[in-house]
Formats: sequence, structure tokens, C-alpha cells
Amino acid sequence: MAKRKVESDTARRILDIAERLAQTRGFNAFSYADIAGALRITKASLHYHFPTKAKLGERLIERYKTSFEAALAHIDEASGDAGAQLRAYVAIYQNVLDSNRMCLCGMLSADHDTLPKAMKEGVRRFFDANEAWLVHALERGRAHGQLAFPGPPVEAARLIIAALEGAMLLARTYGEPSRLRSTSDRLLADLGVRATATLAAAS
Amino acid sequence: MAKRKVESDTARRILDIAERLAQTRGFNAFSYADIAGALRITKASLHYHFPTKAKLGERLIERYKTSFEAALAHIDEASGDAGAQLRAYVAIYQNVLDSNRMCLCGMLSADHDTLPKAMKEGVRRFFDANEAWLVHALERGRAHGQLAFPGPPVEAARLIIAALEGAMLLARTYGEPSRLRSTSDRLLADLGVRATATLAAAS
DNA sequence: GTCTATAGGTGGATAGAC
DNA sequence: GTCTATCCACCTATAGAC
Repeated sequence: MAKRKVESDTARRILDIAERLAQTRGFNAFSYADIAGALRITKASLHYHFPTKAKLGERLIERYKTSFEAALAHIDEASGDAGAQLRAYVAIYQNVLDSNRMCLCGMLSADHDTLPKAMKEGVRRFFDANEAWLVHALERGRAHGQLAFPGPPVEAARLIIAALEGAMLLARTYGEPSRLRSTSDRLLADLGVRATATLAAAS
Repeated sequence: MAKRKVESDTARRILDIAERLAQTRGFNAFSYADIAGALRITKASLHYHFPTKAKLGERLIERYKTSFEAALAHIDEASGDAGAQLRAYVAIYQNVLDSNRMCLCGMLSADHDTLPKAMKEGVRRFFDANEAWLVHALERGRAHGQLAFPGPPVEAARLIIAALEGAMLLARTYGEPSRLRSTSDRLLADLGVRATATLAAAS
């Protein structure tokens, strides 16, 4: 049992708002005033819950990673073959984009040079977790003959992450969320995964 | 003959510094003070050359696109088969990353929600130009039997751009520029292009 | 073209009352 | 836990002298 972070309701609400702002505008382009305004409390009160913006940022990443890992665990339980698992994986990204957000850690990786060290490390851990999960899924899929791709699984995993993060940026730039879908379909096809069959994403 | 933008030497120097700052920190994370400090002139002087930061940003994108298109034209003249052209294309990205920069328009696409309209449109035009060039190269390569890939060329082109932009973000996050190379090699392999053979990038 | 000076606003953060 | 009040640094931008 990993230690559970006990967080007040207000702290959670602060994180919810900050998360959305960071996912849409980036970490440097929102302020305590933005959060305070949305939450109808003062800036000073925010500092009681998160003494500095850097600490808020660290917590933001930690929580995002935890929730992402929960989604991955859900895929491991629910889905059958490796193809279905990968389709479920890209569906996570699609759902984020469809809610008018970008990947938090994709945005933060663009802000990389301006972030405090602890936040940079958190972002890396997020991508490490993604890569590890993908490598495992790819290895299993290939061993079971469900996937066919050349080269080391870790390279395929990194290509998948890079393509999805880049495709999200481009999809928003063009105001066409469907661009993420067509790019991820094209990507999965290279791995021997059949195109998404209007798969309903449960939960 | 397209109209040539006549620009003073100072204006060029301003753009050079602003470009590097935007490529490393993002558009919202540098200021006129940063440029003024690097150039040893005052903030007020900058406003003589570029009245607003938004106008500076527009010019930044326009110039970046022009120089990128010049690089693409150079590829068209110099290289032989489609595989060599695509390797030269990804080499542009690798050179940007190796000079400790990110793609300007990749960074600006992360800043998308905070940019003035004219800058958003400029970013889109940059990616339009990339896509058009890639589509042409892919079509020709496939017609000549030099490339083998499934689906419409435009989808392959978009996957290439997305993967390269995403791979740059990840490479910087990990402090490993080599990650861009391995991802782009993996990407080109899917198109039937042999891996980069320590190709010297001329000019 | 470049400067000084300054306006008018916003940034994160703190002290101390309640 | 939330508030008022305040600090000081920084932001983009302008006026007007040189």
C-alpha cells in the first residue's frame, strides 16, 4: 500500500483548476490570480495550501502521473489482446484532447527550460512510466503474435509517445481533434494493429 | 520575385536573439528586457524596431518559415532519391536540436492558447508548408518505388511532423539529443527508408 | 535610432488580523 | 483557513529629449 496523500477539498479544487490551466496555457502562462478568481478565494489563501507555485507544480505532476497510471492499470485488467490495449492507450490521449486539454507533461516539456528541477524530474518520471507500460504491452503483443513491428520495443514505445504528443499539438493548432485520431490510427497500423472500430471507451 | 523584407541590422539582431529565446523558453517566457540585455540597448529602443511583442512574434514566424523553406528548396536541388530527401528533412530537425534549440513553431504550438490570432495563423502556415513538401516527396518516392508505405501520403506526412516535434520535446526532457535520431530512424524505417548512414549534412 | 523616465498593470510571495 | 494589505520585482508600452 503506497502512502496516500491526504488532501483537503480546497487543495483538490485548486489542483483541478491549475491542472486545466497548465494543460491549456502552460505553466508560465497562468497565475495564482487566475486560480483565485475561478475559485472565488484570494491569492493569499492559495499560498496556505501551496506555499509556492513550484510546489503546486510538483504536486500537479505527481497527481497527473498517478491518475494516468490508474488508467493504465485499468487497461491491464480490462482489455484482451495487445492491439486492444494499444487502442485503449491512444484513447486516453484522445479523451484528453476532446476535453479541450493537452497532455500536462507534454505542455510542461515545452516549458522545460523554465521549470524548477523537481518539476523536470517529475515530467521525466511520467514519461518513464508511459514508456515502461508500452514496452511491456509491445513485448507481450509481439510474443503472442498479435503485433508485428521491427526493432526493439523501447524504440517503438518512444515513437508512439512522441507521435501522440506531437499530434496533440498539431491537432490543437488546426482546431481539429480528429487529426489525433488519424495520426494514431496510422501509427498503430505500422505495429500491425487494425484501425479503431468506433471503440467505446468504458468508464 | 517575392518582395524582399528590408530589415535593419539591429532588427535582424533582435530577431536572432528573440528567436533563440522563443525556441528555448517559449514565447511567454522571455521579455523585451531579455533581448535588451543581450543586445546592450534599452527596452525602449526595441519598440522602435518592433512596436509590440505580437508584431515581433509575427515577424519571427515569417522569417523562420522562409528560412525553413530555403532549406527544403536546397534539398530539392541537391538530393537524389526520396529516401535521401527524407533523411535530409529529419536532419534539419536534428541540427536545430543539436544547437540546443527546439522547433520555433513546435514551441509556439504549445503556447497556442495564449497567442494573438496572427501568430496562430503563422504557425499553421509553417506546418502547412512542411506538410506540402513532405506530401510531394512521399508521392514521388512511392511512384518511383523508392518508398513503401500504406495509406494516403498526407497521413504519413502528418505522422512524420508529429513524431519529429514530439521526439524533440522528449529528447530535451531527457537531455539526450540522440533520442531524436533513434526515433526518426525508426520512423523512416516504416517508410522503407534505410537507416541514416552517418550522413554528413552539407552546408 | 537610441536614450531616460515613467506609466499602469501583473507576477509570486509575506505579515498579521480574524 | 481565509482575509486585507502590502512588497518588490517584472511586464509591455509610451512620451519626449537627444
